[in-house]
Amino acid sequence: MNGSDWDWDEKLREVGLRVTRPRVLVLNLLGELGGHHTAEELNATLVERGSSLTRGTVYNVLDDLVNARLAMRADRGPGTAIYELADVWHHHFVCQECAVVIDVDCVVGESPCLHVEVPGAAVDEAQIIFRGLCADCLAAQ
Amino acid sequence: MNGSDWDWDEKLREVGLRVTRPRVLVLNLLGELGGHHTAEELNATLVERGSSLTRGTVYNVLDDLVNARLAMRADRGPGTAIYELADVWHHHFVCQECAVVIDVDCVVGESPCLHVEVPGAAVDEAQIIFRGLCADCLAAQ
DNA sequence: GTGAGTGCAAACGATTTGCACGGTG
DNA sequence: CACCGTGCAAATCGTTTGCACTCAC
Repeated sequence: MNGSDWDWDEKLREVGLRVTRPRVLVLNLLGELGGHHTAEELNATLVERGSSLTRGTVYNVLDDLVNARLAMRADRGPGTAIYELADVWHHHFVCQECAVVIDVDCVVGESPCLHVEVPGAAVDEAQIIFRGLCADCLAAQ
Repeated sequence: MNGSDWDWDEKLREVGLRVTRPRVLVLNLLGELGGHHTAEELNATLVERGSSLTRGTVYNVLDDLVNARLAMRADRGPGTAIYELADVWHHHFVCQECAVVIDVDCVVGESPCLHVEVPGAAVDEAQIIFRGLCADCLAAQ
């Protein structure tokens, strides 16, 4: 899949967001890179490529995208959220030793993939973080 | 359950940590309050009660306890980790509107309560965060 | 034209760190 | 008595915010 050619313009309009350069840049980058990335990584990559955006804008854009459900945010510890496109949603395994993040397919395949009863509340998402030791760290023990 | 009277001294030694005042204070407080709390809340409560500790120490202690598996940390968003005793571990429902956190019993009841295959890795914990709207925010819509 | 979104820089707040002192084992 | 852990304060770092300007609609 070549994420760069995706029709983000239409998707943005669909959710009521204006089509702007930073938003399309971030979406294209997420699609191109695949997987999960920190705001800082995305910003750095875009700046490297000569796109002039600022950290603040990247955070704004990511926030908008998450609110619009075009992207998802996962928190993997203090101060390091990772973002990815909503259409490649899955869960994460985080190594307790080296903090590497490995994608894990949704256990059930539905969204939310787990069903719970929270009296009176509407549950519409389940985010799962698995922790343990990755293969490398296990070998290094 | 009266958490204040728990035998934390022994538990601490069991996991190879020295028995110190801040550690026992934090453990007792977690046991007494029950549920989940931020490092800041714990620190504030302890200071209010006249125990002289500092923010830094509370963070250190919580880190040690989490590493020793006496406590668990859950990340519910940028910059606000919550902590609770390991023996009352469960999952969390976070309201997307008001950010209230509601405890959710483990869906399956084992630890890890979900089993996944991560090639070569050892998965030993599954942390689940459910998101949606809590009863109050749902009613306020 | 109008308001949403950007760019920039400064503010913020949670968490971490360095170092000297004190208590535990 | 050796070291781990504390206390204190300052540094760090991800993230948020205020404001003037620009562009999408």
